[in-house]
Amino acid sequence: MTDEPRRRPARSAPTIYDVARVAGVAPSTVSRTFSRPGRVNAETAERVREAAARLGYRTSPPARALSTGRSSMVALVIPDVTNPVYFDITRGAEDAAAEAGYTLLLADFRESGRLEREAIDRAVPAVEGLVLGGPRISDSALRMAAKQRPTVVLNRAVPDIPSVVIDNPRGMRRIAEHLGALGHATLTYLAGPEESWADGMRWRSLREAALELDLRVRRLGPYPPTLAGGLAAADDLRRNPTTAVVAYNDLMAIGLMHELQRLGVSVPREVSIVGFDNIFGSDFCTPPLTTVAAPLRKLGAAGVRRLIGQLGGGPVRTGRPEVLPVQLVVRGSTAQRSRNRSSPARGTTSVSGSAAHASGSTSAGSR
Amino acid sequence: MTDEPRRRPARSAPTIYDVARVAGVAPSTVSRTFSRPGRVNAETAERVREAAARLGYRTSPPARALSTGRSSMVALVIPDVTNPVYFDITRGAEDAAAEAGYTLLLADFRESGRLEREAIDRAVPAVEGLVLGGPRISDSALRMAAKQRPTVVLNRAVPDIPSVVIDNPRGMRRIAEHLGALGHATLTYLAGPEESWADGMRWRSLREAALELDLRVRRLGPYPPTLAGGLAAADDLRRNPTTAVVAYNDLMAIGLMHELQRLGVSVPREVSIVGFDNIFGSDFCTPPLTTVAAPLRKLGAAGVRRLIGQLGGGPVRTGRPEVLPVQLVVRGSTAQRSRNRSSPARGTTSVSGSAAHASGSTSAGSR
DNA sequence: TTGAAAGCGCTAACAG
DNA sequence: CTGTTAGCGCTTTCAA
Repeated sequence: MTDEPRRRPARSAPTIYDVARVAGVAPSTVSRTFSRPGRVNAETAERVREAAARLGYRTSPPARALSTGRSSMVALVIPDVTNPVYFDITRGAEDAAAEAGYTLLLADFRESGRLEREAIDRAVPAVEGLVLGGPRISDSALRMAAKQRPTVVLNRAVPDIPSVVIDNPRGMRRIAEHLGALGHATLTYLAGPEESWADGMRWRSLREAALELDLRVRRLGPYPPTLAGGLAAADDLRRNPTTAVVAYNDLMAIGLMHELQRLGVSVPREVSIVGFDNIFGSDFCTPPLTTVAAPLRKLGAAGVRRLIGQLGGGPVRTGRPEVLPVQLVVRGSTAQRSRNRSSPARGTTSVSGSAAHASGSTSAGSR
Repeated sequence: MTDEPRRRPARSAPTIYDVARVAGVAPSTVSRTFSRPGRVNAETAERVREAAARLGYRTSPPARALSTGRSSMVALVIPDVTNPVYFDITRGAEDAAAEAGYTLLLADFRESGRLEREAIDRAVPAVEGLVLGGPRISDSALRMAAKQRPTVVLNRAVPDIPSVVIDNPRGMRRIAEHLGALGHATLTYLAGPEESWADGMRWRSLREAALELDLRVRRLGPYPPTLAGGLAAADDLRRNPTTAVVAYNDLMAIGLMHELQRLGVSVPREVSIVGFDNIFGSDFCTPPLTTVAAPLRKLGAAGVRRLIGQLGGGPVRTGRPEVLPVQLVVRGSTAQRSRNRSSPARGTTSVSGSAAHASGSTSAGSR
């Protein structure tokens, strides 16, 4: 009949002291048994372990953290959990963290710099280090964070802070080569958000590659890096037609592709479209999207591994960023440039492309 | 020239004591200022806050957790971060947690029951409560977990454990009505994994709805709940043709749709296909998928809110699960049943459907 | 190899 | 309203 508001869970979990009592040893011995086995007699350890098992003892992370200063947690701070680009990054980070015995704290800041700063602030005291995947805040704000806790940045090169990026230049180079080989002489780049480091990088890389390959490039945008962004670009594009479009990312590419088709423009017959990232869905949109496969999972994993390496006293390689290789995936959204470049004869059903589907089907169901 | 291995971060963070000294008050006053403002003189509080700000004081979560038993963290345990169904659930959970001042611990168990149990075990001591989204473990294993920490289950009704589910029966009912209205007399259900509570629920609901509506139903499977699963189902389906297929989820529906089309079967002309969940991508596959929109974001949020409510001493409503409403989204993958039911005349270009596209375009770019 | 004792930073009771 | 005093559960010296 006790109806007092129980503040702590009814029967609080067994502690090191309970185990010690049952095993007939000192608490410190129990502690040692778990934190540094080898420093304790084998038989004693066995007794302790038994007692612990019988009582269902679990070491308390906060207590350990308080006493050692190590919480065994790292935070992953990303712009948007629902953005497919970050799915795989999250997964990779999770994998790497679990593998190293760390727990992952997830913070999502909804593309807002203010929220990002808040998220970092809240995470900092709770974790040993941070992985910032796609930060939207300034370099100096980043450095502030990095001063508080070991930090690794993804998708962006920041001087003085360890970072991991994908090989944007090579990706763009491959795209330019591919499009060039298909006979496209002018490439239109659909720009993503201006605060995005990757956008600047991709645009510059494309321009350079085009220069070397003797192609012309043009830039439209910026647009939001979403389906809607691509959709919005369709209009601008119709006013300034091209035969080849390189979008900042897959989301935009897919949005554009669908809007163009809705407007009666055939892809890839009239316009070839290339994306970037190889996100979920890029293989089953119609036509399947030619894109650059970024090793997103590896990116997340590399970030966390690097961070945990530092925590363990490893080197803090703050020089040039670690670069992960990319790969061009040719699917159905790109094709040989057609003769009649602008204002193409709509309704003409000269379906040339079997190639359009040949490669697309292979990846279907790969997930 | 000190090269001793620094164990703690060089200059350890300021504590409550530092603030107390600077502000000229007792440590407990500092504590009170932050944990229960109002119980402290306004001016004193101001002095404390100033001192804290000047020193850059941050309260230490582990210390607080140790002393209060409350870590302000909840865990979200899901089968697969890279499964689109869980993106939105995760986002919703994140939102709700942040809103309540809680931090979200993310654990992903890669569809493995063993890993799920491990993930739970690791999370339990660190958090105040658990949200299990789509558990694969047995009811009894679930109850074990729930005994250790307040637990809320998503996507599954478990007796004695608070749970939140979506309205599967209504969803299936809507699908049956829709398909029935289009003239389909027999519906084929593509089953998902047998361990999935939702699969059983959906199949039963479809059967009941069909019964009431005087339609016939048939069940094929089980298949993996993935693109590949749907792809695999295509073969079986060709051996036993129907005009209408209801898949366990969108992923399977999309996989099936694409494989069917690759095999030369026209969707929706020859076969109508319906999915479930309304995941990212279901609006831009071809044709856009008719599906049941599950309020995934709300589901995640509801789970966390409910959990946090309990933590705060709220009621533990363990009776019947909280049910979230669903909505049928009609897009291009379903159409009027064509006259020539089986072995349809391929190559015939009697495109009937303008309806097939009318609704599909509206949702394009909605993300 | 083990035990005893002193904290980690914070909160919560109890006096004043 | 504020100061004092015990701990929370664990790790870590320091002796034994």
